[in-house]
Amino acid sequence: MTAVSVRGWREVRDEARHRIEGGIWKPGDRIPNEAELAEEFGCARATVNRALRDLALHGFLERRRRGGTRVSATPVRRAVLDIPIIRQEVEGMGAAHGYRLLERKRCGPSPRVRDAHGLATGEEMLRVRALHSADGRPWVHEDRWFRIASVPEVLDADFGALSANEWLVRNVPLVRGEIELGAVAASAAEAAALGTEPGAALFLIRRTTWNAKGLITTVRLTHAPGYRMRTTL
Amino acid sequence: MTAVSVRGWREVRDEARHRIEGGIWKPGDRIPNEAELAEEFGCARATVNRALRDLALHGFLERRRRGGTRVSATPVRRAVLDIPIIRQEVEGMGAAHGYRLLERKRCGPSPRVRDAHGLATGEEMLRVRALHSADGRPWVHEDRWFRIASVPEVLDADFGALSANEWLVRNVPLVRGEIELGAVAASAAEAAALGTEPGAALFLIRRTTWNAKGLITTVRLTHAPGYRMRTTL
DNA sequence: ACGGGTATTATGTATGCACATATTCAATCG
DNA sequence: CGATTGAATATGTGCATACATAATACCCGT
Repeated sequence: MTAVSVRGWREVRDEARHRIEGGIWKPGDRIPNEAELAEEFGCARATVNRALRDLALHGFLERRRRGGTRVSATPVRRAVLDIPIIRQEVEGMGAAHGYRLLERKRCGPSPRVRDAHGLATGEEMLRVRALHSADGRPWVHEDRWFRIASVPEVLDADFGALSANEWLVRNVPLVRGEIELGAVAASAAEAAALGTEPGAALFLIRRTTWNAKGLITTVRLTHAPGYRMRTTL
Repeated sequence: MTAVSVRGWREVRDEARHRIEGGIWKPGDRIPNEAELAEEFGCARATVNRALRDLALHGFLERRRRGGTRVSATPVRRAVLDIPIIRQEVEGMGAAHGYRLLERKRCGPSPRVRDAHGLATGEEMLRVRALHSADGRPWVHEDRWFRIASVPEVLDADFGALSANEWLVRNVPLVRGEIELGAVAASAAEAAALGTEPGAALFLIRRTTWNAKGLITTVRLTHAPGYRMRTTL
C-alpha cells in the first residue's frame, strides 16, 4: 500500500471512513492494527488511535484489545445528538423566542409523576406549565414538576419571565440526569396551548434530574406537530 | 488546593464533574487552565485535556482557545445516544425477534418521498414494508424505499427472511447518512400492522443514506405506542 | 487429552515535549 | 482616535516512548 502522508488525526479518520464507505474495509472485516496504519500513514500510533477511537465512538468500528479493530457489522449504532435548549434553538433559526407562563401552583404529584419516581402522595411539589413560541407560533409546551424538598428555593421564583429551565441552570447544580424521547398524544391542555387537536402526535422529550437527596425536577416537553430532531452520521 | 493524586483521565473527568455538580465550579465560571489542573492533580496536561475534552463533548464544559474553559451555562446540550438496531434491541431485552415481510414492490416514489429527495416521478424504486416483533408482539413497522438506480442489486434480494437493514449492511457501504427523530400519527397500514388505531402517536425514526450517485435508501421506522428512547447524562 | 499457567498481541492510557492555532489584550503608528 | 500589528495565553494536536490491560494462543505437566 502506498504510504499516504496525512496531516492530523482528522485526516486519518476521514481516510478510514472512506475505506469503510468505499467497501475497501467491509463490515465484519478486521482492519490493520494501529501500528501498521501509523506506518502507512506516516504518523504516530497515538494519532491513529485518536482517529479510530472517534470512529468507534460513532459506531463505525468495534475495537477490542488483542482482538483488533473491525468494521461494525451494524454501521449505525451511536449518534451524538444535540439536545436543544429551547431558547437557543428558536433564536438559532432566526426567530424570536417567546415565553408565556400558563400555570404555577403548589400541589401534590400527579399519579403518573408519583409512580414514576416513587414519591409519597403527600409530597409537596411545584408545577409549572409554560409555552415557548417562535415568532409567535406555538413551539413547545413545557410541563415541569419540582420537588420542593429538594429545591425549596424554587418557591421564590415566579417564572413569569424567566423560563424554569434557565432558573434551574443558574441555581441548581446538576447531579444526575436522564433524557427520554418518545411520542405522545396531545392532552387537552397541550392541544389548547399548541393550537392543535387533542390526540395529535407530539414529539416528547422528558428530562429528569436528581441530586443526592433524590428527584429534583422532571419536565415533559411536547413539540408542536411536525417537529423533527436531526443528526448526521 | 491540596494536590490530589488521580489515576487516569476518567478520575480527572469525574473529579471535574463533581466540582460542577457540587457547585464548586458554577455555570458560566471559568475553571483553572489545563496546566494548573495538571499540577493540582499530579498528572500530565494531556490527561487533563482528555478529561475536559470528554466533558465538553457531553456538553458540560465549553472550551475556547485562549478563552479558557467554562462551565456550560446550559448544562445539557449534547448526548451520545444509541440508535438501536432493531434485532439487537429486541434480543437485548431477552425477547425473540420476529420479522415478517408485508409488501415488496417496484413502483415510483410516493409524492412525499419524491419531494423530500428531489426525485423524478418516473424514478424506479423498490418499496419494502415489514414488521418486526418482540416475542410475537408488534414492535416496529418498517417502510423502506430503495432507489434502484443506486443499488440495482437490491432487486435480487427478496427480503422474505432477511431484513432490509441487514441486507444493506452486508451489501452497501454507507456513504452519508442522516437520522431524524419525531412523532407521527399512525397511517392505516401502520395501525393495522402494529395493532393500534389510525392516528395513534408513534415514535418515528427516519434514516436516509446517500452515496456519490445520490439517494440510496430511506426508511421510516415507526414504533408501537409507548416506545421510549433513553439516554443518561 | 485436559486444564491451567504463560507468552503474545493489540488496544488503552500516561508522560513530556514541541509546535500549531485561535483569541484576547495592548502597544504602536498613521 | 482608530486601525493594525504583535505579544501573550490557553487550548489543540502531534510524536516517541513506556507501561497497563484484556483477550487469545500456545505450551507443558500431569
